Amino acid sequence: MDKKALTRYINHLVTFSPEELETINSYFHVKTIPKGEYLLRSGQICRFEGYVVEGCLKVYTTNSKGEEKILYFAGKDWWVMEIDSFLHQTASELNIRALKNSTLLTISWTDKERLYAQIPKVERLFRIMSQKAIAAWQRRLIRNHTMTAEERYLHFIDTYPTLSGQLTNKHIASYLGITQEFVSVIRKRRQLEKT
Amino acid sequence: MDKKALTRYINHLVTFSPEELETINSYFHVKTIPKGEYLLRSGQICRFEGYVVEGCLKVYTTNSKGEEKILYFAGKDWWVMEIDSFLHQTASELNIRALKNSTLLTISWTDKERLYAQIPKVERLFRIMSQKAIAAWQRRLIRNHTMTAEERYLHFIDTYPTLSGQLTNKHIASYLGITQEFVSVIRKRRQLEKT
DNA sequence: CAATTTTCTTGAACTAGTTTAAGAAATAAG
DNA sequence: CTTATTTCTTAAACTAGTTCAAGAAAATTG
Repeated sequence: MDKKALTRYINHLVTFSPEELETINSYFHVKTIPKGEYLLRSGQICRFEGYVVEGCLKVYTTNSKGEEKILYFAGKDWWVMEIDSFLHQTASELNIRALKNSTLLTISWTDKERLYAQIPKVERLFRIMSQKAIAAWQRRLIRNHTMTAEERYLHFIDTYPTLSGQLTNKHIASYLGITQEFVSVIRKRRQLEKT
Repeated sequence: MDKKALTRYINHLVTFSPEELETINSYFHVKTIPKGEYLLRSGQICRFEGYVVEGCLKVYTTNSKGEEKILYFAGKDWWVMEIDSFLHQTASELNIRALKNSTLLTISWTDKERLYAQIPKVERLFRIMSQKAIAAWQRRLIRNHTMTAEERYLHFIDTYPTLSGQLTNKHIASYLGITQEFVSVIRKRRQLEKT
């Protein structure tokens, strides 16, 4: 298992020396997780942060009726964790589960603190990553407040064609905050418009 | 104008020496902004990041019909900026406007880069702040997908009693992604339930 | 404090999206 | 390949929240 994708990802945001990259890589461990298995269950403490090399996972809440609401999908080159639980090392509110056989590069909370201490520039890396993430979450919230369900559906499949091709409509519906049935209606509507 | 609140805020997250705090403070400049005035208009580049000492501002989008959708309020001890525009120094999609006479401590983009270079531990500070912010945006998104308008309204006024007391129902409605009229219905409903 | 503007409330008509149900299609499992 | 399970589609009934309109209350302005 090579860590080229991770190295490329990191070096794209902050420039590190080959030695530094080597050190960073050494803290990450390969973890494979078969389709359907949990990476984290609500109630557990999220002790790792993971970079997705291959596969796809869902991060979601479950309500009292057992219905899932998907917060986000982590496909290739995404980071996955329960950030609140990881940051404070407290019980997770969310579940993380593999939608396909997946390969991650994970770093534990303690190792990450060590890495920050050893190479302070890693703070910069994660500061930049986090600020980009904030901007993305804000844009998503704005889309939820300004676009109809149909517009959000089209935006999603247009923006993430590869990812959305691997997902069921049920998953996409859950992510968009609408019902599976309504996704069917939208798809039907689109199909008729094309004629 | 003293910078005690900012110092307290910063030192609560990451410990700095008095000299470091002095240096950090020296990069921030006082800016007062009267009620109703813009701090930033969409299309402009967000060249500063601000810490709210006193007052309240709204960060919002405007659609083609001139309707506002409020992304967030920045009250006392909040940070305010258009993060995407600030980060990449590109045109802002959002507007920022004072809801009351406000006092900010602002730092320019260039000074912030200087500060990161001069005191690398500041990267850690903003890394931690940003990660907490991600968790907060995620929780807000989950609330939007799992709670009714009434539940979100009650959650908001319970969670931010001081802030919400300073806002009009119209503002709260815009923030929650519902109509002003429906807020009235919710309030009426609550009032009847109390009897 | 009088005039003007904005916000708040109320109600009736409406609609985007949900719920329920049931059959068809696709996937997964033995 | 057959059976079981999950997903997808369709349609009808429903509802949470919107839209429109108009008057009352509150806040702002001169």
